[in-house]
Amino acid sequence: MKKNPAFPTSIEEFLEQGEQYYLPHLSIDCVVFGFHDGHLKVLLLQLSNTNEWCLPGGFIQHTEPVDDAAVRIVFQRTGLRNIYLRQFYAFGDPSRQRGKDKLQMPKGAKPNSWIMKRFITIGYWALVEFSKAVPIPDQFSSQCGWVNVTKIPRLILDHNSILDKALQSLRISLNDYPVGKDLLTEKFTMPELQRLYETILNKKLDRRNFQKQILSLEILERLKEKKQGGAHKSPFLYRFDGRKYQLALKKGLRASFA
Amino acid sequence: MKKNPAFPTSIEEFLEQGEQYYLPHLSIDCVVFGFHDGHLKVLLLQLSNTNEWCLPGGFIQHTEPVDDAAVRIVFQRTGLRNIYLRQFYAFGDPSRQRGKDKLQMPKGAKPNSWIMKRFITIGYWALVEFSKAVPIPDQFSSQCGWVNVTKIPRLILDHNSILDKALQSLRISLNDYPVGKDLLTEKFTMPELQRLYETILNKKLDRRNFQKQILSLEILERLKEKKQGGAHKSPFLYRFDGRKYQLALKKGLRASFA
DNA sequence: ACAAAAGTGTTAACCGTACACCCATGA
DNA sequence: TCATGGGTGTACGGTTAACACTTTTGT
Repeated sequence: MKKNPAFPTSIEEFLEQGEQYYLPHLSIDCVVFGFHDGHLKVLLLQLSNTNEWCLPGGFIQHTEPVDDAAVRIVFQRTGLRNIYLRQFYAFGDPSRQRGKDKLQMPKGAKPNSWIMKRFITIGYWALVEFSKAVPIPDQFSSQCGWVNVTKIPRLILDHNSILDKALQSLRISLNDYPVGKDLLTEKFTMPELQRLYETILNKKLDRRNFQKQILSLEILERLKEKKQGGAHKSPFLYRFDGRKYQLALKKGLRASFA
Repeated sequence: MKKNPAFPTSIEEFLEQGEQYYLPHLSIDCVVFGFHDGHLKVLLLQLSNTNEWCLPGGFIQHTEPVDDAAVRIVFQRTGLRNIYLRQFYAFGDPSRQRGKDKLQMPKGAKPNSWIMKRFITIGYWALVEFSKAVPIPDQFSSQCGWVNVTKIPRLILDHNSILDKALQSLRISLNDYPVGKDLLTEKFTMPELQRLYETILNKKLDRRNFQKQILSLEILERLKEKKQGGAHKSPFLYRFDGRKYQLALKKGLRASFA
């Protein structure tokens, strides 16, 4: 066995020697959600060799906790740390294999290379603040960017179903996790928060009832300032109250969006 | 590489050559729930060499869907097929490794044998009809039997937390899956069903409200017969109405137990 | 006859939903 | 001044939670 640095130093070494660094047959795929301009978006990569789209993903180092691997992967694609991540499902069909999807790795990954084998992938979704994220392609991709969840193209392998399942999981999570803190800027208006929930749930909500539901969680702080500049009446700005927020999370909150 | 039959033919071959048959670093652990005598129980194994307790588990064959592997594992430990199974979480801490828990495989598994490596395990819970299950130890265990969930001993590795998380997941699932069909005998009384829910939720429920909630799902059929023999007033027998049951599951039912 | 368990119905509290009015702002 | 969006409050209806009485059965 050859010398074993912490990370592969080239694509070639990665393809040839990946098993030295990573657990074989195992990957992580991340559905990174962002919210911008009234739309829910996810981070997608476009592969350099085939122009196909896929979810950002990666592998698990031999002594690395799986959760840490997910954190690392999101960091590598967005430059962001301290991200809210949730594991939602492990996908284990034997057809999850690059060869079966007519996918080839670039520049001659050997057909029996570790990366062409069957992979079981653990799905995580992540919430990031759109404006702070800097999408960075990985070594196999020509671009990394935000795509509106309503306009997802065909993705490789079973990545479309992974994305679907992530979205389902996110919807359910609205009831025990107030996603606004992670997806919006520090200060935001009630209509903005509502729009966020509406795009996640893909349905219209009543303005007044929404406000009551959210405020009843008692995790928001209304600021004196109002949002200036928009047409029409200026909405108040809100911010999550750090202390109350942590307390509520610890106690476990329960909303009922559906 | 040697000849590759479908399964290892001995414990020795299993320990030495397991990677020929199974995906390395990956396992499945199953929390098999049963209900008997008014108590919620889980299937546990006692290891022959150390007398420690653990959850029934197993490995994934190279071309086997993960879900199928879980089905196979439950079948091997209970003799039952067509079991309701749900994947609930993947546990991926690097300390999940037999060496780190002072665990040795019997009869000289080599320290660097595949089975001593780090494992990521995918957790499933299963619901089985207690009276039909025939607990069968695996090749490493001296016994396989039912243990009351309130009396779980210390288990190997992180199996205690796996069990906890399975129970949490089961509780949440009460709201979209009527577990009674799988856990009770074909005919059962309303008090029995209530007791089942109470032990899962670990709280008392109101008799009358419980009955209303359950009946409002419209998946039960009340039989003319009553349960004879008990002291006190004879309760009616119920049975799940196969057609209505399937329909309700397809439409997606929604209760609110908590 | 009595205790214990089971069947059934009623009421009050709460919550989700629907809805109306007023106000601020830029065009 | 008008259209649009935002802030606020109320009333209805359905669901959940609390609760009481009667019936059956074995002792």
